[in-house]
Amino acid sequence: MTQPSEVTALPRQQRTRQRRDDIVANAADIFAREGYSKVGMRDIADAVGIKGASLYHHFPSKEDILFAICLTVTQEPAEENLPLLDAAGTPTERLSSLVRAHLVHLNRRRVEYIVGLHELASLTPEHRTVIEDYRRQYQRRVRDVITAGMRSGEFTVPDARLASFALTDMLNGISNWFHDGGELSIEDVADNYVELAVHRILGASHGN
Amino acid sequence: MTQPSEVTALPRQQRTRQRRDDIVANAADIFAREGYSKVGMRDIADAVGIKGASLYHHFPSKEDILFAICLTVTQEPAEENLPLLDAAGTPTERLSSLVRAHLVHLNRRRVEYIVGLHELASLTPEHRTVIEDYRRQYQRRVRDVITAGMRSGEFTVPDARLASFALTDMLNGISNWFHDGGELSIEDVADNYVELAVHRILGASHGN
DNA sequence: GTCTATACGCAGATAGAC
DNA sequence: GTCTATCTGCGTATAGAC
Repeated sequence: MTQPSEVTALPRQQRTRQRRDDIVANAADIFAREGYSKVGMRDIADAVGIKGASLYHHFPSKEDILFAICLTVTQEPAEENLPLLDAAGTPTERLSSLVRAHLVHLNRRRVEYIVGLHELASLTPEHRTVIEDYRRQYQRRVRDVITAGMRSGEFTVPDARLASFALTDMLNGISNWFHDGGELSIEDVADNYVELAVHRILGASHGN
Repeated sequence: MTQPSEVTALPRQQRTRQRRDDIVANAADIFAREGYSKVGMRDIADAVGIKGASLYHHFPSKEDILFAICLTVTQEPAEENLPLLDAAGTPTERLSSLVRAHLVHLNRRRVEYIVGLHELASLTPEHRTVIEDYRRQYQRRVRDVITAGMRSGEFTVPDARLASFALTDMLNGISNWFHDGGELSIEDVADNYVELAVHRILGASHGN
């Protein structure tokens, strides 16, 4: 009882998704270089290899493309990285995992981070709220694990809230100066930043 | 032999400067809230209390207003804060002074920092180069004082360049979440960040 | 799903009087 | 130095054929 309509339905959707992803990826690239407002729909279409009007089959507006980019740097880390904070291990171990995962993701989606961190003002108020909620959630969980580490005596820091801001600002700032292909790999930077952030700022001993 | 043309010349220039500063200050405010591209010349003019066309007596273009804003968050810190690194004292003392001065300036020009850190892409290539040169200069001097502290044995850090990025990203990130009138004053945050950045990240003992 | 052709509103900028 | 009036082009978005 195979149903032809079903077996072909999935591949067809996947093809559409790929074109969608292709648009988002190309748009992120150009937005990061030129800035959202300077880039026209025709520029994005050119990069993808279609005409401007065809974009509207995939996205209702230019702003929705930007929204999709912003989601990949807020929703994705929230869903993929935050579970690491619920895993087994000490706060030191769990936060170190999060830092590493965050930097791997940031490197994989580097241009998206640049856009997502700089073009928030171009979102509609509704979309901006969604993005800011994801960011607040992430920030909150980082702060919570720092607080947990303070209670367990692993971390010694004057103010958990300030420390959580210092940490996330350090991490996200990397998108502005790191480039693949330099002396250091992203894993090198991650090693360094785990040392600076978790051990030095928070005061975790290397035994934890 | 008083010369009327001269005694009135300076006040007249000052009045013009004040109107100029007024435009820049109002523009920074609106740009920070709404985003550079969404704000029209008429919006800026409304806030100042003049008509749109009158702005062009003071600035040749909207982009030049943005450039002026970006200069206040790059040129001003470079000229006002960097001399602190040439003063007497240990690297620990000099870098601590810089951090405090930086945060006081960031608080005084908070909306300008938000704009200057997010709207770089809207500058002409020529203007962007100027701004980026100031930022590179600042970054370089921070890195140099860290290197000096490593040589003197005060600082123990794996990589001076990475540490300098971590430091400046931490500091500038504050503009995104700090608001005057909260629990902590900017001086409280400065105390906290000197501890986190200079003493913990860089490893300076409190005796230095 | 992509195309050609086009609508159309808005925002930056100018002209020239006062 | 500020005004009124206006231009002009650009860029998002739509209509409708293929």
